Amino acid sequence: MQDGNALTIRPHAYPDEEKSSGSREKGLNRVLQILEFLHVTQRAIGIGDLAKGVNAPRSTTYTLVRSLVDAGLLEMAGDGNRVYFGKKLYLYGMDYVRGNDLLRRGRQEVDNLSRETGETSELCMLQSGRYTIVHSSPGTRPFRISSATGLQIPLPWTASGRLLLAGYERTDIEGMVSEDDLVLPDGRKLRLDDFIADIAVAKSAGYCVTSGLVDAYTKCLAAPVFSAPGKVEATMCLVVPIDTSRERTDDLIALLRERAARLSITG
Amino acid sequence: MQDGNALTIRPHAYPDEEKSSGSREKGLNRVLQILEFLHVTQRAIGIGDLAKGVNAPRSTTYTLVRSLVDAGLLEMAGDGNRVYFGKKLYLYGMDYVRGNDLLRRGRQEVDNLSRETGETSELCMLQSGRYTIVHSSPGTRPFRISSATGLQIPLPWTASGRLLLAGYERTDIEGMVSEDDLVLPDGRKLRLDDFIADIAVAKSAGYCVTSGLVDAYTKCLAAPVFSAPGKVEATMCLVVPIDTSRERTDDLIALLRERAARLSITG
DNA sequence: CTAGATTGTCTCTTACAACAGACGCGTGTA
DNA sequence: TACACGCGTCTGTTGTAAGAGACAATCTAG
Repeated sequence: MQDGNALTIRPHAYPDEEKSSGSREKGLNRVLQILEFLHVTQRAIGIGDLAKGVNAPRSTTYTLVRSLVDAGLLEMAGDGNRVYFGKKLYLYGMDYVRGNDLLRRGRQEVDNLSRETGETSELCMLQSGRYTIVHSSPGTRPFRISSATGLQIPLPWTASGRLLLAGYERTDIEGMVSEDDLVLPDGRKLRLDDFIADIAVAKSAGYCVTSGLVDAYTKCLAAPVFSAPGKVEATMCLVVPIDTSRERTDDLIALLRERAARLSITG
Repeated sequence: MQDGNALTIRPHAYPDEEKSSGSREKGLNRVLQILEFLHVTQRAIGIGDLAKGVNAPRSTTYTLVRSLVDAGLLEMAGDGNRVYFGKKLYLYGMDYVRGNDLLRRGRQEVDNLSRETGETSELCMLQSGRYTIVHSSPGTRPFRISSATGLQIPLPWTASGRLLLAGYERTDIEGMVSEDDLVLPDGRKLRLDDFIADIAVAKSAGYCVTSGLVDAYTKCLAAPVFSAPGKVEATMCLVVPIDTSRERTDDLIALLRERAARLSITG
């Protein structure tokens, strides 16, 4: 575990909740933490470590993991005493895709877009108040920008974040954005008011571009996907080198907006 | 709900367990039943109906659903008071795919195969003792054979089932196959001994063909995917019209076996 | 309008699940 | 050999979550 000691789960990441691991935790919550922990570790893990990771008693963890393995939500990994996600979760995930037109078509469009442009393309959504990359397609550049699907990134770091929050009130936004979220990876601190202003601009422009926010070498182009007039359900975005020419950037934005509009439910 | 009244969940489908809905059920089990119920219904459902469906108290169901929705495993469906699978399950499912070479490559191969042959192609696995279609690709025939991903079908009804059980002892097989499973859709009853004999034949042949088992119009060609020498981890199969010529069938089997072998880990 | 069904919330009780901790086992290492 | 460590299982105890049921609000029908 080279990177793995700071991986403590904050159960819901909402500002109000406290507990995290008060003495006697409900089994279901423990399970939710286990799943989330596996999601961030992205690899099979021993049950003992898992117990440590979610800060749960060993005995409890064994019991829960057994249940989950029996149910097929988790599977014992090849070498024997490690667990990871199981087939059942895959099947449920496919059910979700099947029942969700937007996601199904969005994945398609993202794949098309990255194939046509050669750039990394992503479909992003709000996931319980956090920005989430729901699907991404790598593009053909030699140095592909790594951004794992399901990764959760602070909203203010992204162009998509500015679009996704378009419909929300200031108070809602304050609830979703912590102080930490306003600190960019390079250490710069964003002012909340500036961020909210960005959101308004992005909303009226119908797209958003950010340069060098997440890292110094890329800029991020995003366009909104609407589920109803005014309601931003998702965004499509392109991650391009920061020195992409003005002209090409404009072309890409136009293309992106067209595709995002095609995805939108113009009810 | 045209088809939906016999949808009572048998929690694990193992022959030994009894309970199902003894007085005070553990919350986690209820959750597992809820997920499974949603999986078989394949649509959003009201919480009241959900409680009925899994035979759980209404109050409990409300509490659990709330937890699951907060966690993102479930989502309230568009119209307001229905629930279905949520984004989190999709993300976990993608994690599973990412961590599972066989599945990732298998999906690819299946898609290729159905594109090349025009026939419906599937990747199948054992899922806690039951036959499961893990991925399927429709093919180009006018009347596509419907077979939802994640569908669980009795092992004896399928060619894949005969291959998947290749490594198992008679007692194991008896544990996985109920009396009901031996009754084919058309009413014919298979003898367990015949089924076990089929398995042995399939094992030594390295492929399996069944005609008119699930329905009268198709035959099913299957080839094993090995995770270790002798250990069948999955099968690839093709569902073709029952009147497919002997010659073409042989060609398809050869192709299928080649692709399945390519998937196998020849450790 | 009333009668019945359904939905979402709340309260109180008690059966039981989460937990602490002990146990035996295999493994490494000093 | 002895010691330390991690694994997996199995107890007994007790805090608490599952459940029964009451409640108001909202539909639907007749």
